[in-house]
Amino acid sequence: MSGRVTSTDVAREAGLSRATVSYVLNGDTRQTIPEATRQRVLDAAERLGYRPYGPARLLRGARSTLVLMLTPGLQHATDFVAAGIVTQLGLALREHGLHLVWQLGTEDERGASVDLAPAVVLSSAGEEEAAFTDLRQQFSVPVRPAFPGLDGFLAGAATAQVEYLAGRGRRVLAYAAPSRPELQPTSEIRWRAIRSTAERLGLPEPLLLTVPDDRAQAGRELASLLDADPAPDAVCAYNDEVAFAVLAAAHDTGVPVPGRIAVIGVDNHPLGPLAVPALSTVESDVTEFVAAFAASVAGIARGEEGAEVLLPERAQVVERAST
Amino acid sequence: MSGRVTSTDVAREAGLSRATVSYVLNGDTRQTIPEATRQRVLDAAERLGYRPYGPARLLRGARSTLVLMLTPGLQHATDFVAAGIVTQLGLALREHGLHLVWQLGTEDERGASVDLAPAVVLSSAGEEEAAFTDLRQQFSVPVRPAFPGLDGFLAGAATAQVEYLAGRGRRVLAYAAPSRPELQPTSEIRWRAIRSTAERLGLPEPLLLTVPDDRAQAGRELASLLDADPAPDAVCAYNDEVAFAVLAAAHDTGVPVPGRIAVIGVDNHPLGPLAVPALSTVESDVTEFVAAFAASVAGIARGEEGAEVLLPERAQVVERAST
DNA sequence: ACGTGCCATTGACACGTGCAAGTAGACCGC
DNA sequence: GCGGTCTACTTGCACGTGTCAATGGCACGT
Repeated sequence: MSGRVTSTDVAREAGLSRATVSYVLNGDTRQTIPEATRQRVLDAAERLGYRPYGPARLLRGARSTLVLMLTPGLQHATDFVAAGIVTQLGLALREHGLHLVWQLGTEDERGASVDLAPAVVLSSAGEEEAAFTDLRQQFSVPVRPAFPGLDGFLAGAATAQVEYLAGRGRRVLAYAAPSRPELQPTSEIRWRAIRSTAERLGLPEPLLLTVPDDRAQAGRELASLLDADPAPDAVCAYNDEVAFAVLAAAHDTGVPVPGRIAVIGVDNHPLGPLAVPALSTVESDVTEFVAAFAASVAGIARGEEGAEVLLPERAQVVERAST
Repeated sequence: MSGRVTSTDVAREAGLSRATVSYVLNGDTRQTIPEATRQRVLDAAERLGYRPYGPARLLRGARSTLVLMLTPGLQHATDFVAAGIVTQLGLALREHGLHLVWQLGTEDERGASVDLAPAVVLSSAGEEEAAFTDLRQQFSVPVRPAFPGLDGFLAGAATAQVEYLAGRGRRVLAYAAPSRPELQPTSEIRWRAIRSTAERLGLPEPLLLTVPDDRAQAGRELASLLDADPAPDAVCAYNDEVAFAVLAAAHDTGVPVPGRIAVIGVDNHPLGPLAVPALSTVESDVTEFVAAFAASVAGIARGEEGAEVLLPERAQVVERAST
């Protein structure tokens, strides 16, 4: 490379050795450096616009400040809850002097990680043990799940939905599942939590409604669901997007909400308050988790074991007009 | 570090020199290597699980494959259109052997970039010239705008809204602006485009409606807007989220859509089809842009100048029930 | 027998950094 | 006057990699 300013340049400019420059710039307390010399170095560095070259630093053995987050199958634009968590985590990690880097991961994570040399890798693929160990040996760097305790997190929201609806006197529940196949695994978790909570509370077996993408079709399916005996009086949706579809179907077919059925979603989507009627939902406070998780990751980056931190299972209901 | 497998280890394992190992692993065509030796190296590397150490490579002068995207003020969860573009760009760059890394940027971009040593930096702060040159000297790496031609892109959508509504016979337009202060600059661009297009088409001066967060309040403001003389018969919203707010306000106050006013948004939000009534919107096809931009960035990463590529100005209307 | 050309392989350097170990001079106590 | 301590530096190594230039062996033509 042509134009890189190195610490040798700074040393020459200041009329000192490279070691002295390094000591000053890194604030080494074990050395005694007179203020005059210190200023000479600082001035020279400033004048030349010196920036230490990361790769050389790492090569020398410095610990990387990078945390690499890999979320295969999760597009940035898609899951705004995950995106929110990642955003918050990035801020929290910065407090610990770490830098979160979110890579759009498909299969070829190797390439980036070679250049990145991160201190820690957080992978959402880590849930399945096979892919997990595969990653471990690919990186020779600590690999941890990106969303620890995700199953409990997902189930907790569904549990909160059912408990809330039961508390409001609803008895016959339906679960509105998404049709997209890639969501099937997480939907399955919600569905199980809804059934077991219903059973625990002594409610009849919940019904299942897979909501198609087509709006008119969704209306027909909702109508036929309401013909069941006993007819459902409440719908727990997989998330707020599915809940929007249910609300649209109800509106189109003239089903009063919450008069005939109550509808509740999950995630507290920003558009929820603007639905017709305004959508009740369920939300988990992740600020505590994010702070603890960031601290744990920082520990791992320093070579420690890192406490196990899990996403919250408890979820709060945000009550609006649809229930 | 203790456990790192280096090419020296591989060489020892294979009973060859490090140079030979390097030639084999990098597929250097200028060397003649007998198949037997080649296999010996490959086997040894495989057996030891060798992965080249990126920082050392970079130090030696290799070009980084990383493209760093900095979007201060843009949270991952917030702007799903930008997120979609970034997602697509990441995929496209991979075709060129580059890896896009999206950093949640606030002010402290330095830290990460030191560790990252990217080949190119794409910054959305680049629009203002001051911050731009500041970044340039911070990185000593090519810095380019993350969303080139953004102003034209934003204005184009607004122009398409007005042209479409005029074509459908609407004459008195209102612009629904967001209330969030950080959106004011971009909103201003849309607003200007709407007024100038209306003027060009011979429509009366459009009205301005700043949509408050509170739903009831929004209803009142819409009602009073409709009292104007001449009364508006169409609303161009800043984006689909604002359009949702307008639809909610119209529904709450009993204003028929599209009977009395037509409503059109921007962005083709995934929930748009589920609005009441389904939301018409405007969408720009960015696939062509993304492909060209990725190629340009790849050129810059190779040290070339890089062709100037701009976001599309043309936008297509997605017609639904609200117009 | 000997230069010539080819093949397979290797020794050595450079990249920029952090830091351990060394050194030259000044000052001090006896 | 001499060993010892302190200050203010510098010399030099190591990190892991890619690659130039050199080397030694072998076959071939004369």
